[in-house]
Order: sequence, then C-alpha cells, then structure tokens
Amino acid sequence: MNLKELATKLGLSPTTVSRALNGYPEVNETTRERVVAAAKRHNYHQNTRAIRLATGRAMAVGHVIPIATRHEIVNPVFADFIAGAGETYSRNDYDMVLSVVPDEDEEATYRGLKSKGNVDGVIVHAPRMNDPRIALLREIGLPFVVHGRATGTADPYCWLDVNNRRAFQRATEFLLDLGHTRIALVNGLEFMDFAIRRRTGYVDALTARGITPDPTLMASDEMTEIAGFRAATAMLALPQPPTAFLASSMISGMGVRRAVESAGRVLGRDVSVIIHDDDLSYMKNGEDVPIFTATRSSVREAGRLAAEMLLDVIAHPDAGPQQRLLEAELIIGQSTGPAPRN
Amino acid sequence: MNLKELATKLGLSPTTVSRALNGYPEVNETTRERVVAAAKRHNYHQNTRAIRLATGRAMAVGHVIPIATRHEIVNPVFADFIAGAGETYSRNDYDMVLSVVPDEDEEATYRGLKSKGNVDGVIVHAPRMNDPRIALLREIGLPFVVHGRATGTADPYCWLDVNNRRAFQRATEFLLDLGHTRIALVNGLEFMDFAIRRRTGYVDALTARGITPDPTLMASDEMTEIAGFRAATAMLALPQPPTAFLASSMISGMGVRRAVESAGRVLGRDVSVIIHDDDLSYMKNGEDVPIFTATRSSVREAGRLAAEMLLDVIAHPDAGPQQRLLEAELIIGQSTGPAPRN
DNA sequence: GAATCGCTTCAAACCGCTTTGGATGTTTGA
DNA sequence: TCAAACATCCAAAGCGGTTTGAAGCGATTC
Repeated sequence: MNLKELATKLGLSPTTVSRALNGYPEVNETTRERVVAAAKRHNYHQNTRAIRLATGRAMAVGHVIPIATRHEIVNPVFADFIAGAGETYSRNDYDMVLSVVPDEDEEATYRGLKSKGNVDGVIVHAPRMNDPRIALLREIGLPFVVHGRATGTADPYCWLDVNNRRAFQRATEFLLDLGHTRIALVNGLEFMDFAIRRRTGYVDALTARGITPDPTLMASDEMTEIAGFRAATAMLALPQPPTAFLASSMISGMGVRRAVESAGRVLGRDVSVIIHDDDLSYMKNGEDVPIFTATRSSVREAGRLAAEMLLDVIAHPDAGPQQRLLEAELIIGQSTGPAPRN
Repeated sequence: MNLKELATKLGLSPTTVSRALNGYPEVNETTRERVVAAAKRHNYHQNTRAIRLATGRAMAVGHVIPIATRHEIVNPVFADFIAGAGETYSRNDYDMVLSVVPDEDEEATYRGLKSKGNVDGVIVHAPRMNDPRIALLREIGLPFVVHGRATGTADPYCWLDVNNRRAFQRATEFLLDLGHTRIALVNGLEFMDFAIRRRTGYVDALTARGITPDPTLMASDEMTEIAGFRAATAMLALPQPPTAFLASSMISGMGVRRAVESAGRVLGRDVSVIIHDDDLSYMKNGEDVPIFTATRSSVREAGRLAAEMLLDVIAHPDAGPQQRLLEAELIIGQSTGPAPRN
C-alpha cells in the first residue's frame, strides 16, 4: 500500500493525501479525517526511503565508533550514552545509525556519511586534545555536537560536557576538609580530554591548599578494574601511602577497593575513596545509600541532552554554536571518612 | 555533484555511468575506467537515499533496544555485541540502526521498521522463554536472527547462541572433579533464556553425580556486582556454606569475590569461583593468566557472526533457517582449586 | 549482400514521496 | 454586482538513482 493507491482508494490526488497526513493547512478538516482514518484502516505508513529522497533529509543521526588501537570507546559509558541519545531520536522520529569502523577509516567514514547523505549530523565521542575531527566536520559541513570538549580547538563549536575539572576539584577539597593530605589520583588515559580536566581540578585543589602534587600519587591508565587495582596496590605499598583515592570510574574504583581490602585496610576508615559515577543503569552505586562517595553525573542524561542539541542544530543550522556545561553532584557514601591519625 | 552531472561531463548517459560504477558487465572497460577516474576526481559518491528508493532495499539492519521496565538489555554485553555486529555491517556497506524505545512500543517499532522500510532485517536481543517477538517478526515478514534462543518456540527460526547448558555443565563437572560438592549458582534473571539453560546444565551435572541440587544454593538476580555480593554473602553465612560458586558474569563474579574476601576466605583456596566470561573488550579477565576460571565465549565474535548470518538471510530469503551453536571454552584461572577438607 | 550476432550505449520508465504552480468553486468587500 | 480573496484540491515536475527495452554498429555468418 503506497500513497498513490491510498489516494485512488479515496478518490483524491496523492498531493492532497500527502498534505492531509503531514498536517498541512490547505486541506479541509473533514477530508483530513477521512484520509487519516483510511490510512489507519489500510495500515498505510509513509515510505521512509521515498521521504528521504524527496525531502533531501536523512532523518538520521550518525555515531562513529572507531575500533582497534583506540578501543577505549567501546565501553560501558558509551552504551548508556547511546541509550540516552536513542531515546531522544525515537521521540523525534530520527534514526540512529552507528558506524563501527577501524580507526584509520574514521575520516573517510565521516566524509562518506556526508557525501552519500546517510545522516543529517553526528555526535562526536571521546574527544582528545586538539581533536582533528572538529576541523574535519566543519570543513565538510556536517552538523555535529561533541560529547565533551577538545582542549586546544580555537574556533567555537557545539559541545555538551560535564564540568570534570570542578567535580574533581570539589572531590579533592572534600577529602582535604576531612584531613587527608596524601590523596592519590587514579585517572583515565590522559590523552582524553576529560582526564586532563580532572587532573587539573585535582591539582588545583591541592595547590590552593599549599600541597605540592606528588607524581607518585598520580596514575593514568585505562579505566578497568585491574588497572585500578594495580595502581592502588602500588601506591599503598609506598613508604608514605595515600590515605585517600580519587578514581575515575565505578569500575576502576572497584579495583581500588579491592586493593585497599587486600592490603588489609578498611574502606572508609583507613582509606577513603571517591569515584566518578556515571550513573550507569546496570552498575548502580548502591541503592538507598551509595557505596562510594562520588561525583555523579548521568551519562545517559548527557546522551539525551546532546541528542536534543544536535537535532536543534540540524533544524537551525545558522544559529551560533551551542554549548552546555553540566555540573556533577557530590554525593556522600560510605567510602570516605576523616583521615586516620598516624 | 550527482549522477546526471557526472554523465554530462563525461558525454555519457546516466545509465552507462551507473552501470560502470556498479560493475555491470555490459560496459566497455575503457569507458569504465574513464568513469571511475572521473568519479574519483570529482569526488562523486552515489546518493544512498536515491539508491535505497530505486532498489527498494534499505541497506540497513535494525537493532531494537527496549528500555524502562526491562532495562537489563542496556548492559555491557550488549555494547560489545553491537560493536562486533557493527564491524560486519561496515564491511558490507550496511548501516546499523538502533531503535531505543519504551518496551510497550516494541511491537509497534518492529511493525514500523517493516512498513516504513527502514531496514532489511533485524537482530533480536535477549530472548526470553516463548518470546513473542519471533512470531511477530515472522508474521510481518521481516528477516531476523535471534542472539540466543527462545525455549518454547515451536517453528524453526534463525538463531546463533552459545551452548550455555553445556558450558555450565562442564564448569560444574570441573568443580565436582576438584572435590566440591556444595556448589552454588549465582545466576542471571531466570526469565532470560540463557539463564534457564545455564541452570539446567548446572542441575544436570549435579544430579548426574548423585547430588541433589540445593535451592538455598541457587540465586537468580540481575548480573550486577551488588547482586553477586549479596547472594554470595548470604550463602557464605549458611550453616553449611558452599565451597564453590558459579557466577553468571564477570561483574557478578566480582561481587562474589568481594563476598568471599570480606568473609575472610581466600579465593581459589577456601572458596572456588567460576564465572562466565563474555570476553568484553574493556573488562578483561586478567592478561597473561586469567584471574577467574571461566567459561569463555566472545560476545563480540557472536555479534560478528550473527550479523553475517543476518546479511546472508537477507540475501537468500528462501533458504531454510540457519542455526549456529557456539561452544564456550573452559579456561583455567586462579580462582579455583581443590575443595578444602573439613 | 542480407541477416544475424555481440558489444555498447541510450532514452525513458520507475521507485514513492514532496512541492510548485495552477485550477476551481465560494466568499467577501466595495 | 464584480473583482479580489480565500479555501480546496490537483497535475506535473522534481529528488537521484536503477533498470527495462531498444537501438547503433562493426564483425561474423550464410
């Protein structure tokens, strides 16, 4: 059943039927009701492929996921972000198309997406310093929103980010207020923009209190349980071990917790831990009472908002670049306490 | 730059240019080379939207992700599966479109995908017993492949699954061989098909050795760290605690491990643990030596294979339903050992 | 030398919708 | 009362490709 058939059946022209279904004003309300009823009755749905060709719009948004060397992106955070963004797209009748490509093909993929007309815009994930994708997308004229920011990029662009610097600064201050002075940072890979900002927040908070950051208390690695465990184990074996940790994620925090416990210390009493909690749907930080004290910011909500921003950019290409900074909340759990006296 | 313009520039008809680019035989090789060169030179790419309309094929595959009540699916396993499937699609110039919808809209989404022509086929995730989606998809005539199986479905359909029953049976036997007799199962939610099969394998192995399965040693819950921790903690507090655990995933295994350690027992000596390891890219079970003894099966590889199967089904709709059962390997790590003597 | 054939190429129809530019009949306003 | 304005509806031309049916043409066959 296509438009023409439906029109014939109704004794109307395709034009009128199309207009009736798309809510155009130049059609009699009685007629519109007839058309809508008939469409429902015959289970007629407009063919997406035809609409896309006729309107010149893809009604789709792309997410490019590079794999192989930089496999960091296929991570739990990504899944929740996608889920959030997907909700927005569904509500707005947009398709979400994911391209999983070897990272050396990333540029070609973006160019292809544009020239073949598969999508109307893209979300850029996991930006690094001076991320080349921003200039690329601007050059080829594909609307985009960055999830995060790319330090070093001169011209303004659309982004949505969590205030990572502030979050880690506050977390550090919170630990300082509890009397901790040897505070460790178990960070993500520091070519990622968010990791750089978190370190900055941590360092700023320390120096503001006259504490010189100690390089032996700063680790940077993938955000896995094992990496967290290793880094924390090594630090706890130092002559002057830290009394508190900042961990970059729930998972690395679990590694830190294991290190603390296998070192025979008690979490929240001997050693305090604060994690960053992305509020993942399948990895809750406790239920009533949070297990970990955490800087929390829902990555799923970020996905929803970033997608909304992108749809807005697509609808209004000439409006200036939008930017939005979300604040993380500091929630108190059971993993922090006053610094132990020595 | 579109086909017509390119054709004019070359002094050829659109027909010939189209055929040259698509590798049809009825075009002179010299001409083809001219065309291909010109296309590259003018950076011409065929417009996907036009191709889709003209050919009647969507060149896209759908993955429907229901959310809300059954949020279980937005999980880490899903992300890796998607990544694997995405690799296959990219290689074959197919798009992967994800629909994230409230689960009460799931049926409508599948119908829409079909009648609006957005996709040529779909992958069905996380099947339950008597999963209604299979009958639905057959009814509307949308090609599909199920990742997993749906016990209770009469007619044959396409699926790709891991032999969950056998995997858990072997794992249980392995523990029995080590002398364990009180073996606990920390399972996923048992309305999921894979969880049912795993329990069957576990129960079968026990009964085959004359051991009556003990209901107090079987838990079924979401596969989270906390759930694993809770279930294991409760069991370890029993008058006759288990000396070994089977955990349904890496994450719940981490919860079990924590329970073991906080009960003051040593993993691999006092208490043995076997997990099912989906070989997730960002959650490796150790590096050289696996931390956990595990039944391992790469879900990413499953994604690749399921996608290949689906593309094959789309290309040959009349071939019978394909089915493929993957075996998990049993890998020995550091979390298992002989049953302690009492 | 006419008929046939294979190799190339093309014109035109088509995919299923949107949208422009009327056409038609009805009101409205002076 | 007549022109202008309005309310509805339609024919036809796209959108950018694919595909069918036919034609041009030199070579081969009889």
